[in-house]
Amino acid sequence: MKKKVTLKQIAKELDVSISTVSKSLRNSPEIGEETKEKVQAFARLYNYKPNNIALSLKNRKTKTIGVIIPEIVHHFFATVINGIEHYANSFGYHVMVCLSDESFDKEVINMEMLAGGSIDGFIMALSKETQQKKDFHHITEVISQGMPVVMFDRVTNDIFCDKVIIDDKTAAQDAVNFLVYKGMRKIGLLTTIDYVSVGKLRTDGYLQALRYNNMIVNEDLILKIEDMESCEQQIETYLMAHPDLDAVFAVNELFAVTAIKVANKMGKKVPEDFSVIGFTDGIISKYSTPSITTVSQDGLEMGKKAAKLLIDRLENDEEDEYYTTEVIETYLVERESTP
Amino acid sequence: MKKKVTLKQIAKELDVSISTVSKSLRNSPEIGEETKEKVQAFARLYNYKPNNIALSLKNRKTKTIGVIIPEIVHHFFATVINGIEHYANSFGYHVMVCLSDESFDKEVINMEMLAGGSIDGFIMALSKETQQKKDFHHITEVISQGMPVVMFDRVTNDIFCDKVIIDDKTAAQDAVNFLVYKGMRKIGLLTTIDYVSVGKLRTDGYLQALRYNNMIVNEDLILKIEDMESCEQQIETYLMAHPDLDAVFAVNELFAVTAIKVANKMGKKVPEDFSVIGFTDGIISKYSTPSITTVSQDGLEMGKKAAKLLIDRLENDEEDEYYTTEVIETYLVERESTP
DNA sequence: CTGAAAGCGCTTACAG
DNA sequence: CTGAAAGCGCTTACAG
Repeated sequence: MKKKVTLKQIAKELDVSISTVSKSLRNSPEIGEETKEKVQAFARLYNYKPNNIALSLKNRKTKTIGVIIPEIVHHFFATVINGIEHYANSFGYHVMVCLSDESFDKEVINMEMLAGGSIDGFIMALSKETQQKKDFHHITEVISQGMPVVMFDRVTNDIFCDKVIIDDKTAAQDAVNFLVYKGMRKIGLLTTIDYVSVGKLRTDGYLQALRYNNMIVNEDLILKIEDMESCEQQIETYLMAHPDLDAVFAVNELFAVTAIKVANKMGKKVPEDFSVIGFTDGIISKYSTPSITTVSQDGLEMGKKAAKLLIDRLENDEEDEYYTTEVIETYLVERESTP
Repeated sequence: MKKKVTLKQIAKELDVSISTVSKSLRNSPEIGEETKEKVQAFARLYNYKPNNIALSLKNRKTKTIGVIIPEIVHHFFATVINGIEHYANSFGYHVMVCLSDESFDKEVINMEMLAGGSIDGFIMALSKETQQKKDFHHITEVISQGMPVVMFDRVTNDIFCDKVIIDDKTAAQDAVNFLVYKGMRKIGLLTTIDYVSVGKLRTDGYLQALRYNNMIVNEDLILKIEDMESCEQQIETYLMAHPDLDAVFAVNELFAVTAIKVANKMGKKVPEDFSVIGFTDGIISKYSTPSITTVSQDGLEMGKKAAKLLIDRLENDEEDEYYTTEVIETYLVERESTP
């Protein structure tokens, strides 16, 4: 086992000072050609690589980004990380991933751990619990220490920082308008509990679209699903109670695919008897039979934009007090679950 | 903006030495009660947190694990990361994620970057290209520097290190045996190119099962799909060419769901006319209609085991030359795509 | 052209 | 009981 070689060892071996070795390897004009070549050859031979940790300590920057998300076994979040990783990597940054599991406490602990010098800045999506508690002290804390934070998807107005979002409300509105345009009159909504910011916004979009089209809003047609486990059960009860529904708009893939499954079970054919539109263009929508018409939500782009905002801020020392909110375009991906 | 406070600042403020502050905060018996309390109170007030980077440099360990995988927008790999992250976190370790995008060069670059002191050890699955080239110098290099590596899923016999795998061959065999048991006589195989280790093993299992059941092996019934993009096209041509096929065994979810889609298009009913078994119990198999019978592959468990092997090795200084290969149990999840 | 010194933020063996 | 010193691995302003 040949341990990693350090400047000190090279210096000793070559009988020069550490400074000389360091400068030679950075090709400083201060050092004589001959010495430089000798040192460089030796370093190459021993495969010298500077120690990142020492550099981080010296430069007071780690060139790594901390990412905190609610879960990773989730197509959208995985896609966002993919975008972050690729952008970050091309700028020499690394990515540290922490999962909050939708828990406030885990989110706080993870932030504090990472904020202890391990990273230069954060990219994050809030956990459900955090959105519910509306307690953002951990984020304010980190920002006040001068560490930039970029929020995406699940954001809050209570924090001033860069953000990357989609226009959830308009996207939902467009989806519902599309159903209306296709002749649907009775349109239901499968959504989450209100404290999930995006769920709330998508619900607002649904309501707005109905009003815009002069359709009656019937609160009974809005199903708020809290527990993912019993989602099929709840959707079944709901569809039974509203047999004359023409279509549903679901705020995520899971609700959409489950709605189709339940409809099938009840003998309704999709899209002939019943239409479904989902949200987030993931793997389920694509491979489901019938495949699902859905609102695209470009996670890759969101990840890249978030990484760009963060890195731009990190590389510009001037403290810019103006924060940006990037809105990523969405569009409807028409597939088989709508006529 | 209140910058993070350091020992030095506290020392100055309180007019004691840095050593005294450090010892007080670590509650050393060396220091007088009064001083300790004073320092601790002050530290609490200013929310002092030790700098991770400085600690890493001092202790020569970063308490972070480097994970290198081919892609992250992939249910199985995301699940493995999930397992790693949770186990690692409970032992105070962080996780750095790098993507190789199935590219040899990216895998090498990422390893070298991370090996430069950023992490204590690696958990990795080989990229396709690396498996094809059979060039593992970057891994040998890192191991010879004393940095432990744990490989999972896509491993190689050419490297001595801890490994976490499933018994791909036996699992495939079991799946095919199940089809035979259900009365299928003509069973096809949808697999990948041979250099992908797991694809090869699953192919071997398929062949073994046929032989075991005294069934004729027809090479024409084995479709090796290289390009994911044209996968539907290829499967269609294949199924057209073999209209009398009773079933196919697919080595991944994507091939399985696509086979069902194509079969449907050709007017075959699944599972009445045609059965499908997939590999990897992911989201597609679960939500597809019909849902897909599949070989489970417990990514969460694999991730946890891999993290355990790595952390055990990191925490035990004694250089253990005995490497473990953990084989995770698989089983068949029966669903709707088989009778 | 080369090297000693200071410093990034911390810990710890040792001296007083 | 407290503190100066050395050291983790590096860089760089400064002296010679």
